[in-house]
Amino acid sequence: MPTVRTRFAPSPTGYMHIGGMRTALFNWLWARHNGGQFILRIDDTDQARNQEAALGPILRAFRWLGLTWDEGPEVGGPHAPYYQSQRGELYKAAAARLEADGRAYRDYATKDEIDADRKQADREKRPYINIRRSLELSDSQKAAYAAEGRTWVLRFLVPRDQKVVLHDQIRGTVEWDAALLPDPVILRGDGTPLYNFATVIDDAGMQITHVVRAEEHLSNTPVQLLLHQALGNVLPTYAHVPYVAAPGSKEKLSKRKIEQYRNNPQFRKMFEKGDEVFPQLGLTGTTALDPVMVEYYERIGYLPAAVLNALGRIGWSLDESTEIMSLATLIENFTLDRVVKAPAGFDPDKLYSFQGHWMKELPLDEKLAGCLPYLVQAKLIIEPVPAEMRQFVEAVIVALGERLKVFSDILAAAYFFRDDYAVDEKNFEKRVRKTGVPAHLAAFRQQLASVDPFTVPALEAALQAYCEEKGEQTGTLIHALRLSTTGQPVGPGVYDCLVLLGREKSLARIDAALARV
RNA sequence: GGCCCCAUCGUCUAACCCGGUUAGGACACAGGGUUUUCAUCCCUGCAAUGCGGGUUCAAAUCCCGCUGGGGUCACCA
Repeated sequence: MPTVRTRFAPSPTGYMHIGGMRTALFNWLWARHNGGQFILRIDDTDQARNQEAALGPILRAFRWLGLTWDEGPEVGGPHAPYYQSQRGELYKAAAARLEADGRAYRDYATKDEIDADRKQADREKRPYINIRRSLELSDSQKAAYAAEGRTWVLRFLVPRDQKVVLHDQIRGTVEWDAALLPDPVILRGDGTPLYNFATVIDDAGMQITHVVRAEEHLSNTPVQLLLHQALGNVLPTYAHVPYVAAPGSKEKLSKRKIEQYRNNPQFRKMFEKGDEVFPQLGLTGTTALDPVMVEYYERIGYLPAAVLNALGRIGWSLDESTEIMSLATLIENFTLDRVVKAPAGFDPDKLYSFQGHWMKELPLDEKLAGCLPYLVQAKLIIEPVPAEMRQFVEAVIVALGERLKVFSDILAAAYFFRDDYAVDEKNFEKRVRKTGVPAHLAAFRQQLASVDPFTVPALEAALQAYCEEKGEQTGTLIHALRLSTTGQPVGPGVYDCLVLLGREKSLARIDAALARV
């Protein structure tokens, strides 16, 4: 058995699609599971755009998730270059070989001609295939075309007398009638290759053993199989995984439909989180992040472990009950035969639940390291962060406990870092501006001034003693205290809040709250 | 429309290959308990084999048809 080699071949689009990431993960997992290699190859046969900028976010996503590539951009490898735009000679040579063998032909047909043929086929309700008029051309006609500078494309001559059979690792045996396949263009008028052709050359040249890709490529497969056959290549094993669908649907998750997704009930919360967080980070306008992009989750403060776990469970399962899986568990157990055939909807709720789990597992120092950049970027603290501030942030994180689901949740505790924090007016009305409450608050405030030490147990004892003496519910004061010192109806334990704020600031905030009653 | 793929709770899935389970788990949702907030945690509940034939003692499971959903039909990838 040769070493397993898989590849992921993104086109530099300027962002990494979450569905594409899942496909990449499956490739990566299969390679790692077998101790093989994972290759990153850039499909930029069509690009005239700024490649560096468009590729950056894609590599960033792989790095963020920790999916290393053995060969590809930046790391090179024995089959370099890994950019299709730099492999032109290889394609031209292969194309020339096909042409010499009579397996490809120069097609002089114009766009209009082909369009007309297509319409005609449509009218006659028969499938369109090329009429191949160029094959009939005499040498003098060809010479005449050449003289007038007429361009041609190179088409693969589909052998129409056979059936193409694919033994797909996931879908089983799929069969096509080659007689129904149009002759694909393999070289454009300018001599550059098309995806379908370049892929075949590269998969063979880079000795890819397993082509694991999304099922939308299934219909490209017969042509690729024929091309491999014509070139005398050893066939790779194919595995077409289902595409990732929009939440709650069977439709392919697509960036073009992003505006529709805002109204998707399962997606809505994810959009809202971004709307809430990104402005605070100064990430607006041109950055245009959305939940189809991997970067969206990174920026909100999701953990790679959570995203990986969620992606690994879309269309794949380990057994009848395992849900929580680390990357190591995924590597150990991943096999293609357990990939589900039906498309699966991306489930933001489930991702959030995985996130809760992995965040809970994260050591405190890593939580701190994850949260600090958010506070800095939101200008709640300044860099370099002094040691005392780091300690303070750490204490806030401890107080937040499992309320901190994603790193950006630290921003909800902004009131620990600034005095002009937002006040929830509705709850202030309900918990503070209420008969009898201001008086109790004022009275307890006096006790607060002398509670010593200013610690959670001491504060709790003081409050309980006060309430017992006055015959008041502790909840009354707890809520009033929380609203007046943090402005929020929810948050860490109120004694934790007071201690974190410190005596001085607590008293000042209570005074301010009393003043605005 | 042609070609191709797919079909179990609202969602992600297990069981299907090698027919016999009270059709299991998780998320979400609902209710209860703990925490005088919220989050966590614990318990309980809700909830599925698209339809029709066939094979068989027995079908989610095998076969056929239908219906439904989806993908793809470029000098895009």
